[in-house]
Amino acid sequence: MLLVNQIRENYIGVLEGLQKRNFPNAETVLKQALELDDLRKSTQTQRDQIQAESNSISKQIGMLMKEGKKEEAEQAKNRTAEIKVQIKELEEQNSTAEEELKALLYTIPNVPHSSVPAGKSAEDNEVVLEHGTIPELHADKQPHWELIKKYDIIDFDLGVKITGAGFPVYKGKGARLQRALINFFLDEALAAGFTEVQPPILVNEDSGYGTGQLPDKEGQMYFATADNLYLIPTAEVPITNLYRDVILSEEDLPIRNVGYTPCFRREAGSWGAHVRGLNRLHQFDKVEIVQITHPDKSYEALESMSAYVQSLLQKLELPYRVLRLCGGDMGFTSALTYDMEVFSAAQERWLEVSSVSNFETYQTNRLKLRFKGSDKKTQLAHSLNGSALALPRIVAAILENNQTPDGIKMPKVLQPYLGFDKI
RNA sequence: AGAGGAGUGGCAGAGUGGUCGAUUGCGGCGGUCUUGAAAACCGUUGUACCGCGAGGUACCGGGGGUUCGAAUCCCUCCUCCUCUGCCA
Repeated sequence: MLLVNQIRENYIGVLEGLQKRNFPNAETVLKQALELDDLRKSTQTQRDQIQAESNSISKQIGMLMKEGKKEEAEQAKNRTAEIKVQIKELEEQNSTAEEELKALLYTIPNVPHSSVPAGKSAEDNEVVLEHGTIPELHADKQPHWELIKKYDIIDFDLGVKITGAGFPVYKGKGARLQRALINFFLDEALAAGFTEVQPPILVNEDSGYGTGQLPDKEGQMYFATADNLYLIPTAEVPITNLYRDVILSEEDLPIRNVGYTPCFRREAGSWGAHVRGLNRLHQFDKVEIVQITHPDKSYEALESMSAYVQSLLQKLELPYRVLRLCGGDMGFTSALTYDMEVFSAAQERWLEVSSVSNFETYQTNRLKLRFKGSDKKTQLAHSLNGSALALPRIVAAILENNQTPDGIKMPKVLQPYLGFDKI
């Protein structure tokens, strides 16, 4: 969430940023936040003063009791009765103001970076670059949802039987392709200097709030009611929360982690014509990279993460493009997001396979993720993450783009992992 | 899952109702001494909020309560340890 001081000190900048996102009633909301903060401060000042008085009376009573002056002590007690009532009242006002402020701040999205284009929807995203050539396929080309049946490598019906729609079963070479991609992505990340972590895939409520899935996207996560745990929608949640309530030292930065996890998304109400087959699932696999950086270095880190993700796509020989998301299409918590899309030659459309974002202090403020610099001051770090990569659409693109009448060719880099070169 | 025990500052570990943000040791930082280092000695050593400042308030696993006053008493939740049970 935004810092109140950020709103106070850079009111115009924050306001303009929110307008770039088409955030409704930005001005009203920001003013309300400042008012609630003022109320929070003034009630705390009063409360603290009265509390100080109460504390000193209590000390006096202690002294009097020790000296055996019981009557005087009793008198002093009478005075505290009144104070107690006042403290309780002020305390309530203070905590109400604080809670309302927090609730309000939760509803305000991050302020976009200056380079983020204005815009309302995906159509206004800026194409930063395109890479690779779109393959010319034979006349009988098929979309991946036909190919997986033809070669019997991914079975949606079987998934329906044991779980439900959107939970495919990978079989034979399909399963091996999944495993090869996961290992390839992890090995590449290790070579690029990331540290591998294997986090839990169920998280508690605090973690959900820490990275911003709660309260914003509550309905999108599966929830284990008996234990109050959420199934993670992305490894970003557990990996970033590793550093919740942590004060790092400056030399620990940057922290660069990579993790593979399955991801679970309810995707309530988001099914439509373009989400057949692997395009949208309730459970899918993803390798995620997460960085915690010094505030001065986060955009540098973002560029390097973008370059890293592109290197994966290049090695997989997939044609891709990079988008800079516009204000209206960007995620709630992000300040700048690059989407990587691969071209799916049978569907003849671009598929998002990665999203690389800088959250600046939006997450770290919630997480209380700080670092202590050489000046011994603690300040919020910046957090970033990106998919590197999400499997299903990569699989879709590999299957579709590499199909031939004699089978589906596997990218060279995967062959050592696969143990075969063709499906 | 049941029974018992325990959770205190970076770590170890005192403190069982009042002057305790908390004895002490280790570690860290600064200094004295030294050519330098070690040792010794001296000093210092958390976080957040409020306040222009002096300073104040809060925090002893989390939350709630009793009391003029809680690290200390009560309730509740969480976590860890031991034993029993179950189990990959």
